Amino acid sequence: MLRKINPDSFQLANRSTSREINRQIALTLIRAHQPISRADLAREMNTHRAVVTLLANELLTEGLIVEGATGEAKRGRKPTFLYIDSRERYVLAVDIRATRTYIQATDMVGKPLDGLESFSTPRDAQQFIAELTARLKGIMAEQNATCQGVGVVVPGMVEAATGRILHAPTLDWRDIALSEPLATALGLPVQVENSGRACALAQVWATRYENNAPGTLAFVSVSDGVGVGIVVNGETLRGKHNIAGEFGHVPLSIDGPRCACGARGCWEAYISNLATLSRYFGRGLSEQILQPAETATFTVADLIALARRGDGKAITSLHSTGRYLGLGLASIINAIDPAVIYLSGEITAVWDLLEATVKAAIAERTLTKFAATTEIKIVGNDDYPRLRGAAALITAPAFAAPRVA
Amino acid sequence: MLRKINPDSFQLANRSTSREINRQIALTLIRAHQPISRADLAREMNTHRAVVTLLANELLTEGLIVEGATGEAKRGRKPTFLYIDSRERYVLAVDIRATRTYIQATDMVGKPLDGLESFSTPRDAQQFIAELTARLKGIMAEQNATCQGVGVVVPGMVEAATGRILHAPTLDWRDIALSEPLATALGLPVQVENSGRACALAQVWATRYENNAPGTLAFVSVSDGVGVGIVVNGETLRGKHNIAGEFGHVPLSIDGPRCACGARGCWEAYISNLATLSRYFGRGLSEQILQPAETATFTVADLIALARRGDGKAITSLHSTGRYLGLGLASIINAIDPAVIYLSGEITAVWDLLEATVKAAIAERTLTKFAATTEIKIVGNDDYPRLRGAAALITAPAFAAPRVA
DNA sequence: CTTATTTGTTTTATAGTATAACAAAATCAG
DNA sequence: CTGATTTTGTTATACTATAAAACAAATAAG
Repeated sequence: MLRKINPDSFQLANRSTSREINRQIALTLIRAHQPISRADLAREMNTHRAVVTLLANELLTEGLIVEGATGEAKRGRKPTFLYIDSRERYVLAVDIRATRTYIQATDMVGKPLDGLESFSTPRDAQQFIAELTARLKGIMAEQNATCQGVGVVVPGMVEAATGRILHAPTLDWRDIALSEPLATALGLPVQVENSGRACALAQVWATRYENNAPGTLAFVSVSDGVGVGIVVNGETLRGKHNIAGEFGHVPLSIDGPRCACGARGCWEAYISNLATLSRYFGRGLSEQILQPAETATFTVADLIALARRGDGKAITSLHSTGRYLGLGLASIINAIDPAVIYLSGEITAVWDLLEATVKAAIAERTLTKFAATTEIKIVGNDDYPRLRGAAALITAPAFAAPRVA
Repeated sequence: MLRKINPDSFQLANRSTSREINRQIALTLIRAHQPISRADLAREMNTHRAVVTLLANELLTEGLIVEGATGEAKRGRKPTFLYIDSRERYVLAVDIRATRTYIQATDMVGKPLDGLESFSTPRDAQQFIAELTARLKGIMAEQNATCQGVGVVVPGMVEAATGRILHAPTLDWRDIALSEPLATALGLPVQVENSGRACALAQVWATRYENNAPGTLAFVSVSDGVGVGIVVNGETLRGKHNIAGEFGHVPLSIDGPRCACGARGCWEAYISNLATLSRYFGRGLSEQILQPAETATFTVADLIALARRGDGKAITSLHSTGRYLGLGLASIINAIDPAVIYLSGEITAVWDLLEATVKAAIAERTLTKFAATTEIKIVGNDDYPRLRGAAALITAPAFAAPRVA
């Protein structure tokens, strides 16, 4: 509402602008409601069937949608259903994580094809690019359809325009050109994005209609680090310097424990898996962080198993994390006030135990009782939000609203 | 870029949508560049003069713009300038503050008319509404033009849809119906908004072209409290529960000094005028906040005067505030990453002394060196950002982008 | 077999942009 | 002072879109 037109950068309407707008709306509705007939689509769009016929025919000749089975009707002519065309085109989604890298082929609405492929992430960036390229080529050889592009998701900061990795702390990569070498090696468009933003993207572009996300949301992923993606009015928040949404480094206490980023008392330093484990091992928050060796043998999953078996110390350390989690979520609510916060990470496996603690902490720091009721939805790891986000990087542009005014 | 169309709420293009879009773009450009000729406008819009003639004639008959003086040209026919029509219509801007309430009439681009009127804000809300109504009626009687509406700015939370004040802490008002009684008493449209958001609004809708604001910005106002307004893509961020942008209550330390909101260690509790004065009076951060009696006799302006005369204790307490100011600004940068942060409040009078401290603190907590260079612009109190924001509440809709797709 | 009903297409009217041609007004050159 | 030139602003025509109604096709009920 009430958006100012930027006088330095605007988009004039020409005589095909109306068509572009309505075409994208039609596509979006087909995507959301498929299978859907022209007549139903017209009702959904509050317009005449005649308009829909023209739009549908255009989309059909462009190959973006296909006609399928005929539906049932109590009386009269039976409708022919329209679908998003998912044959003969697919997308490659890549999720780079500190330990392993995952690859999956998906169709144009983000539905996974075949199985998930993964390999141990080489520390050396050039070696990594070589292996990734080889594996992607392998998958492309198996598929008998044309690949529309590769979406890559990275645990770090990414320069949107160039597709360069500016800094990925857990991999110790700095200023790595990723998009360009992949694109030239594969001859495909490649999009690179931060994993927090990609997860948020996965939620906005979620296909299932009942799961339809609101325009403004936050996605919080808690694991080795804390990744946050923000979506405002259906658009991911990127910011001037590609760092928007880094709530993981907003402090809980400026004198708190040292964080991997160099600052003190970041939210991440309180709720990352390492922080939770540190607490279990009895280390004070201000002390040195856990040794890597210890995490290799004992993980949050193990801690959760102990808590389930009634281990008091495990329960206490998880509740502690739950409280800090809530206090940080309150900051997101106060700052962005999203309609929904999606939460993922190993620790969500004990959400049944932590929910009350988290919500109490949120209530402690939010300004109104309404704000404290902000909906929190758990996203399981088996939903592969990062891979779905990676796929959306390639599939979404075809469905996105045209730039106008 | 890449905005998802909301399948539950979209706006189809009809056969006058293109015209609406281009009309608003033309209006925006006339507003930004006035006086401007049709030919120049066509060049600015990258279109033909013929199109501009039709658009301009429509805007002329609607009375939104007027033709004025003829300009100069080296050769050929002299251009006739177009202007936003500021005659015979004006807007009333109201700025409610804890101590006084300010009223100003402005033209349709936010330029102040006549002088500023003010009165001591009555504590009783009904008494306040009565006095405000009377004074607005008085101003309307003096003006020989038609008032387009009343924009009101409040130091507190406001429910956008109804124009109710949910909670204004400094006035101790809760759930006050403001928009509705004013509208019925005056027979005018009334818009009510939070003052932080209004200040942000004032910056986006600033008229002066050279001062043209970017699409994504933050406005931070430091005085009794800390008000923050966020604008994303030319649109103010409101959030699901009308609280978006409350960075004043994002913590610096969850164990820090108690804040007026009830929580501990909010940014506001470190940098509000009261906090700065508390530090000067030697009170620890964790102690009880300053007595109102003390602030009545000694203000931040007095503290600044002392600092200017070399008072070490005054300088130290200001620098302390500067450091905390910077640490909080870093949170805004990490969360939103705006192109510019506008900063206002009494303390900006010593920006020359504090800038280095503030920027060092920002650098301490931002993730990249680019982020640390986020531009900070000081907005003086004599720019009346709140009143300009209040006026924009009424004037902006006529210039805003049409809702589409 | 006819009628009613629903889907999908075609036709005509209307509203906009795109482009070129044109009219008006001012300068400049002789 | 008169005609060429240049620039502004208007008008006319072509094209492309939505709007709405009429029409064709397919199917079920009676």
